[in-house]
Amino acid sequence: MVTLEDVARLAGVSRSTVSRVINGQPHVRAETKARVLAAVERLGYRPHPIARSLATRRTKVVSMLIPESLTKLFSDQFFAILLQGAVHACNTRGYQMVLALFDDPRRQEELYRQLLQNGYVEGAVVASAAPDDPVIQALREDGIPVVAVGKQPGLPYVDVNNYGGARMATEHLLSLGYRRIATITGPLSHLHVQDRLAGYRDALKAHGIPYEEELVVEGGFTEVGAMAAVAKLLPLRPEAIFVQSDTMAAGVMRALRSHGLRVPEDVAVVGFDDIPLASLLDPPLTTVRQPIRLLGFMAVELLVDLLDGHNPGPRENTVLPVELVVRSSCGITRKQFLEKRSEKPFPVKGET
Amino acid sequence: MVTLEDVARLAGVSRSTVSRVINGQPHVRAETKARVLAAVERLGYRPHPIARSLATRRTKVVSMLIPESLTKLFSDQFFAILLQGAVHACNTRGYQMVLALFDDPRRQEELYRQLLQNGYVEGAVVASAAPDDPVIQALREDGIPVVAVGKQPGLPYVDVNNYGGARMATEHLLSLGYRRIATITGPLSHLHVQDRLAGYRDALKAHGIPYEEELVVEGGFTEVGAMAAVAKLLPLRPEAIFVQSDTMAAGVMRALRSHGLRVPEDVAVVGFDDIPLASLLDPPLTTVRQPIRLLGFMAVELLVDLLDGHNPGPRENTVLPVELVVRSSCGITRKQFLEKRSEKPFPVKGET
DNA sequence: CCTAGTTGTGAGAGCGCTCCCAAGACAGGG
DNA sequence: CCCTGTCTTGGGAGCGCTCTCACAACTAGG
Repeated sequence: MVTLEDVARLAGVSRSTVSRVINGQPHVRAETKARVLAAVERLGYRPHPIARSLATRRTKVVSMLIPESLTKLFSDQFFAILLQGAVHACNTRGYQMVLALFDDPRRQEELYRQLLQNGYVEGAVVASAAPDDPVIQALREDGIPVVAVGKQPGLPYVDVNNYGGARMATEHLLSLGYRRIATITGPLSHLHVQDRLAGYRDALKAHGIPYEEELVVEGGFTEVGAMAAVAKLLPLRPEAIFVQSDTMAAGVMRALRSHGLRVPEDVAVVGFDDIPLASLLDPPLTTVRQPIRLLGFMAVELLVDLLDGHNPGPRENTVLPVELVVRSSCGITRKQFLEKRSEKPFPVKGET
Repeated sequence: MVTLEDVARLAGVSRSTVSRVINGQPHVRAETKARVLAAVERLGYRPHPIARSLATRRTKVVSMLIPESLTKLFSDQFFAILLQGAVHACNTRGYQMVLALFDDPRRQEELYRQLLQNGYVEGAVVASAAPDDPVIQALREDGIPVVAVGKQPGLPYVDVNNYGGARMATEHLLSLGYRRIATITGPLSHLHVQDRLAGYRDALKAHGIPYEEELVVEGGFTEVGAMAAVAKLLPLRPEAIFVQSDTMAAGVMRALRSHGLRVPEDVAVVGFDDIPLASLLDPPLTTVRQPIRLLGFMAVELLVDLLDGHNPGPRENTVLPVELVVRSSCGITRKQFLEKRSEKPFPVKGET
């Protein structure tokens, strides 16, 4: 291994001077700098990050935390895309991303300590978890630099307009003439689930349709959970279902099919997320598109800004816009939809 | 921050002794050990990994490398599940996993150096790449400890029985009476793609069916690529298609549908992978199940064994078995299949 | 021409840990 | 009783880097 010392010797200067050159600090004569750079080049010197970290107490390593409650959802394309965005941000900022899955509930505490207390990891992005998730609690208490994906009280976060998206989806169904609209939600402990539910409810209210509790069923964000939810819902004869994730929507469509019902002829379906799966379903799924990759990207950007000491002071939490993508699972073609919309544009309303 | 020094002072011993206790080394009197442990407990001491790394030249950090050519496939559930297995292995072995996506072809070299040369990363798992991928080349040259997922000449690897799986899938279609069987492959530069193609070809040969090159089309492992492949294939009137990945199979089914063809009545389809998506398709996809999670797990296990110096000597490359999962996209129910199989069991043949 | 300020460079003390080596204490064999 | 060996402990030199401080050299103002 070639060290600073070696470079210094070859260039005929001190270690300090080489260090200054490497780190782009001022107060080095141009000629000296050139000599050092030549030596660096010649020896193929690369700074040793560990040694540097020990001295500076910085590692340039952040982590993406997937709480235990989400770990079984990890094969949802949502996470892959989120991760892609997050890693991309790391790449552009010169950081490394360690992926932490709390896969074993019993070792949760241990893994947490190992990772975050005294670890390589300087800060973390935590994927949308319930506010009472043990990991969230620990993060809040420890005061470790962290950015949450999805609204999280007491933590800086990046979120999408869940309320607006859900409202848009529901309004769309309403505008198509559906009245008896059910919804399948994620776990209600998650704030974004509540926001989406509120959007659904307010859309109904705005159209003078009473909110019926039996039409709201929890699907746990899984395909299987959604199928069970459909079974509960079917006796109530819903005309349409707003489903809080595309993965669940896939389950819904499968369940409807197995009950001999057609989509959208018998029941219309709208999802949320717009993961690649959505357009692969039969029929292609109408859904609320959220900018998942951007979500991951911005979360890391925010975190890195925090760590690098840029943009100090109280920062605004970011809420990204969503967009309704009309396909055919709701009984209307995209073309028809666009024509209709040009008549009466739907305003995207923000929240928070 | 509480250091070894602090603990030593409180326990009334030297730094060395505390270090011995912490690392479970012998030659410490039981009574001394107890005193040290008490001090550790009292102060809440946790060793500083960076400092330790600097001294030992070990970091306990490995990386999962996704070559640039695969990065657009990253939202394929395959990778999420692979990653899950890999991280799980890291968790059990006390390692951290950094996720490296080479998302920018121009910065590939730079990211590689940053990560692997002089980085925190001790070794890497590289996801199934073509042998001539620049990352694979660099890895081979640098002699960095690495385990490949998928056969990789010159590198230790973990693979599945691609040949056997493809052969099984094709034989299954043959046994159902299909004669004109097309196949949609991944990029032929990948060895596992070639293995699967060989399995397909040999199955045909074993049944005395001539191999027709026009029936083999490359689909690039993407949904869109597969749809294009179907368009090419359709004029040739295939009765069945063996598709080299489930994601592509989803594209195939979508394309067939848009051409007004039914699955399996008009064209039978068999996939490969058995990702969760497979059972969500309509009709549910018959496919070759590979133990994806185990693949990721074993790759990390192997790598960590290498790093920790266990099991030295020339180690065998691992080839995991696959299994045919019969659903309904091939025109036969699982029940029918099982009945049929009990008459004439199909032998799973391995390779390599 | 003296002083104050600025620029350029080197010395050296860490950062927190490991690990080699020396040395003291004690045991057992001759 | 001495010598060799084993167990137990402490001292201290690193690991490769950063960063403060001191100091020399040079500039410019009065």
